[in-house]
Amino acid sequence: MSCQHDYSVCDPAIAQLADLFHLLGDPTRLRIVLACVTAPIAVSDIASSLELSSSLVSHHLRLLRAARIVKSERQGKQVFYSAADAHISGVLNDMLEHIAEPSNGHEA
Amino acid sequence: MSCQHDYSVCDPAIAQLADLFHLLGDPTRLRIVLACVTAPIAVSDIASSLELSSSLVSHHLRLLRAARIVKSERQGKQVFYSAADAHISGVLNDMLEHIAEPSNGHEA
DNA sequence: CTAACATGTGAACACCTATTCACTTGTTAG
DNA sequence: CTAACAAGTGAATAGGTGTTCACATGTTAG
Repeated sequence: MSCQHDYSVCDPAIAQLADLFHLLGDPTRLRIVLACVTAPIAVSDIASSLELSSSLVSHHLRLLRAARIVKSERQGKQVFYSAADAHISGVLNDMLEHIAEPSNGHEA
Repeated sequence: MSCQHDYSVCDPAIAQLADLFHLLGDPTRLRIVLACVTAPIAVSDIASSLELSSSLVSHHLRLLRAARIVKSERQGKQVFYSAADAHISGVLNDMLEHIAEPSNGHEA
């Protein structure tokens, strides 16, 4: 049940939507998401792979997990993070296509 | 040619990707985009519809147009803005689905 | 030309946030 | 138990940014 019609999203939904985009809007955080979207990966592996401090990665991961963009799973000392669901990778792909096609004329 | 594999996007692409998400990450700007995505709409109509100042709408519209999220078309005194391409609405839809489904287990 | 309207723009301010540092919590091994 | 490693957290700071205000630009009508 949407509020009125397709894109007339109600205010709380807009706030939530904006929050999700906002989280993906930081380059460092986006890199972390991209590192998680392929396969589950530990915090320390993200940090070393992206050349970031573990502290910084944890801070971002907390926000991403709170917004349910990523999910966590403990295995011994390490905690593995992965993309929460398929919508995330879908959004990422659509945006990459948008970048790839500067000015196309095959809409409709 | 991507840099390595699917989600190992090269750095300039990440910056561009993050920039797009960042623009959608502000609630006011997101509302403006949503107002444009349905049909072309004039700046003053966006402003009155969303109860914002024309100045503020113009500021946001400039950023959105620079990132090619929206495109502009002049008609007399007014300038009509609309979504740049189908990828934008696609991203919006995917994110809305992500919000709609809190915790689904039907992936793969 | 001038007047009125629509849009664009620059500067300033208040607010937010990404990052770092120091530290704590939790887990495994001995 | 302690030691070592992985992850999480709180505070503080530097930089970024959304908003407003005043003004400039552009367009149409007379």
